[in-house]
Amino acid sequence: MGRKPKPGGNVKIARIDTGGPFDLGQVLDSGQVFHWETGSLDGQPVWIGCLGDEPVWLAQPDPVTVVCPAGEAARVAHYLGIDEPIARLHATFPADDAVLAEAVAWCPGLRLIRQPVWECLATFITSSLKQVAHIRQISLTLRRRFGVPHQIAGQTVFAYPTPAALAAAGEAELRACGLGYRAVGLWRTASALAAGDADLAELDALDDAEAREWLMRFHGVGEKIANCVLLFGCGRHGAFPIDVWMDRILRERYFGPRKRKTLKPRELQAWAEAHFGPHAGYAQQYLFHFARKTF
DNA sequence: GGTCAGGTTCCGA
DNA sequence: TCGGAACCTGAC
Repeated sequence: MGRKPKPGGNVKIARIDTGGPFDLGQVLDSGQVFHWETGSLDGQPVWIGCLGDEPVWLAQPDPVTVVCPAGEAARVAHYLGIDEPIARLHATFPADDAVLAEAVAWCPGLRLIRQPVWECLATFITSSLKQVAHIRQISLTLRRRFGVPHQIAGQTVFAYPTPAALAAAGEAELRACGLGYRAVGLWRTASALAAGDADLAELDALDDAEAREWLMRFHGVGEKIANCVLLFGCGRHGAFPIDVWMDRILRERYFGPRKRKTLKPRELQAWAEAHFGPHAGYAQQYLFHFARKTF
């Protein structure tokens, strides 16, 4: 399948021109996905994980190149948002916003990942009131116990478990993976999808507000998690998740001492969506990453 | 050992 | 409609 080993046993690779600043390590560690692991291939450091159900390795040999297994370039570029018209997105940001400009300049190689909707929904259900390290641990545990194993670069990686697999596991089994009270939401959501009571494809026909409401029917999915799914899983750039980090940086950097104390969450949400524009979610990612790494 | 973490739900006013 | 408590668990 076009993956002929070269003399010496080297794997055939594809090179992707990122067309501008790109930072693979930051993209994979910016709180969007939680399962990529480091490894090595032919002595070179690589990231190893799954794009949906397919195992891949990724590496960045220089600032404007990403390499991956031959034949995977298109899928990888799509997943990593490399094919996004990034300059055009930036052009929609508010021109006089020095805070956002600072955040973009701090990490210009950041991108929004396009991840599978189910994987995104399930992962963020397990993220509530958890630190990133723990979300990661839960995600890997679920994959190892209920996901399909794949071999890549001499390591075993696991696809995210299907709704049917998690439904069959039962709530008690999920709880045993360290999920705590989040097990209820994950299990009920997986069960509903596995039974056909709901279908994530229904999201396609809905506008942003309707899609948000649709997602919030699931137990354990509130406004913040619904917005994460819309942004990271559905590519809806208008969605603007406000978590504690975003709440912190928005209040501190955009409002005076009095206003920042009295502003209600709903008002902050509405202000952010209007202020940052049609690609507010993209702006959110720069600000979030900036806040998390520098506060 | 206490506190806190990328939220949501439930309950009472 | 709104504020506050409760919720599992692991890391510092």
